[in-house]
Amino acid sequence: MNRVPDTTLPRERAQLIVERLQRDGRVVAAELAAEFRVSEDSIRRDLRELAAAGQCKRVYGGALLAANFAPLRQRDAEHIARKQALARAAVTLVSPGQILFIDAGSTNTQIAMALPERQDLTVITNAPDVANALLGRPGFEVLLLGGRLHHHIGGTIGAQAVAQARGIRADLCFPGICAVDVRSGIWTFDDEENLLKQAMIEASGETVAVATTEKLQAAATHFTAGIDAVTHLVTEPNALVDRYAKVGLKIVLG
Amino acid sequence: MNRVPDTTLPRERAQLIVERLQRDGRVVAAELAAEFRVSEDSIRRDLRELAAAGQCKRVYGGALLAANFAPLRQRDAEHIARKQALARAAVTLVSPGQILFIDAGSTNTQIAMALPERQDLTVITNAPDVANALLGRPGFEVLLLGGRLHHHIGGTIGAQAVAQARGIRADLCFPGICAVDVRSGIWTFDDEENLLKQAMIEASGETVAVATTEKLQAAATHFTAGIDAVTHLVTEPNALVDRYAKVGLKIVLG
DNA sequence: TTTTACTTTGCACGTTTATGCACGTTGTTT
DNA sequence: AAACAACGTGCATAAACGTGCAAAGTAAAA
Repeated sequence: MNRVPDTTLPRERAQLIVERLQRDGRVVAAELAAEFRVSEDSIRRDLRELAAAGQCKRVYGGALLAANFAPLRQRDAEHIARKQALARAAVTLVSPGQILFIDAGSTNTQIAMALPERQDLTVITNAPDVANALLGRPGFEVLLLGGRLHHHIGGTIGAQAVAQARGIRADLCFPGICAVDVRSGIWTFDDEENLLKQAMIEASGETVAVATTEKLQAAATHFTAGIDAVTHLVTEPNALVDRYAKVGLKIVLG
Repeated sequence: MNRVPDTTLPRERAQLIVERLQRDGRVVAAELAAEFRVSEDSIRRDLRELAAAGQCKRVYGGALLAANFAPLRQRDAEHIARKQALARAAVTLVSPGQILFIDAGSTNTQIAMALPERQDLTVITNAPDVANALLGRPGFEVLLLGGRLHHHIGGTIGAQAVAQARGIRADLCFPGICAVDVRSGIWTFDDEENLLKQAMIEASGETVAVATTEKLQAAATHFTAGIDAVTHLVTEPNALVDRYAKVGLKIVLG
């Protein structure tokens, strides 16, 4: 659990609440009161202000992250924790000064949040969510891929974005993973999304597949890249990873 | 904890406060007063000066690290109610089916939030915040302008974004307003930001200036557009708008 | 050295902000 | 319906704040 200064300034407290909100997607008034050592009344006042500012949505017992600020679909709190664990593992593959492609997707948004500050990283992304996660944090250069924003995907796709991506050389690529198979590789659902992922992967030295267990045996409609194009697999401890290790992938468990 | 000399020069003290600020992200007035052995009044004076110089943000009880490192997020929380009122007034100018340029800025994010759903609107923006405000809401087509993301502005700027904007025709433009003057028109602080605003305005049929009262008599460094390029002015009821009406602007009060 | 102009400081006073508590209301659970 | 937790509001208190002012300190001019 994060340390809290013994004397917390009122406005500082509000700021910390926002951070927790962005991290967990939810806050409980009673917990915050205990943590900051103030009455629940004060916490409620803070939440009221934040809600008025559109930063959160008040609910009975606490508050939830506002839909406008919420990364894609943060519905399931349990999945969030799993994705955060994967993200923490994934960012260990990143070295200072590197150039990264980060595709749209809720897992990748968590990766962006988990990236270390002040390491001179350059992030190229098609997702406003990822951009927002890095906005204002020190030590990041962010490049946004332009184009039509696809609602379901949560990022831009299309010729514009693909052309822009082709003009870049990156060290690492984190494509959003719909499905992975040991033999056939990475698959995607949407055609245009697929083209952008392919461009990203081709423009990168190494490709990291970050996938929860259920993505590992899943299937999708469009072929994105062969398994030989993937250099690392980041997944959960309970996954069957031996077969992936055998075909040359470096395994990282979150 | 760092030792402090028994006699500290005033300017030296300010410097040390900045260092603590950069290290901890926050300072408490009472702590500083004890440490430097001066009254809290003096500390407050220091903090006032530092805040005026943009080095920190004053809060009740002390100060927090300047908006340089946490730019848009904090500005978002300021004057929210006023900006929301302006936004509600601004969106009355929008008709179904229109194509809109929405520039980066905390007021414009509120405008995006206030836009009516299911009206087949197309929004072109350089701000991830604006994109996020519209993501997932029905009846919006969103186009993101690609390029390097500028932290302080909260949106992309540069040749990439300008070129993309030039290839579009829009009905309405909401440029982020730094300063407006009755005779000389719209002014902006950053050079590259300015170029993008100009491209947006030129690519639009009508231009709407949305500005709080204090922006109306303010000044900035770069000339963006003459007052004749502005078709509407959305501002607050207590503003002196007669002179703007006289030069042909349609006035909307929030 | 003395004089003068300027800066820095602490204090008094009135104002604003933050907080906790009491009390009545609303929402949730059983 | 009853029981309970969370909520909003009004209120009193204390801390922090801004301002004006006079004293103390400092630096350059006389």
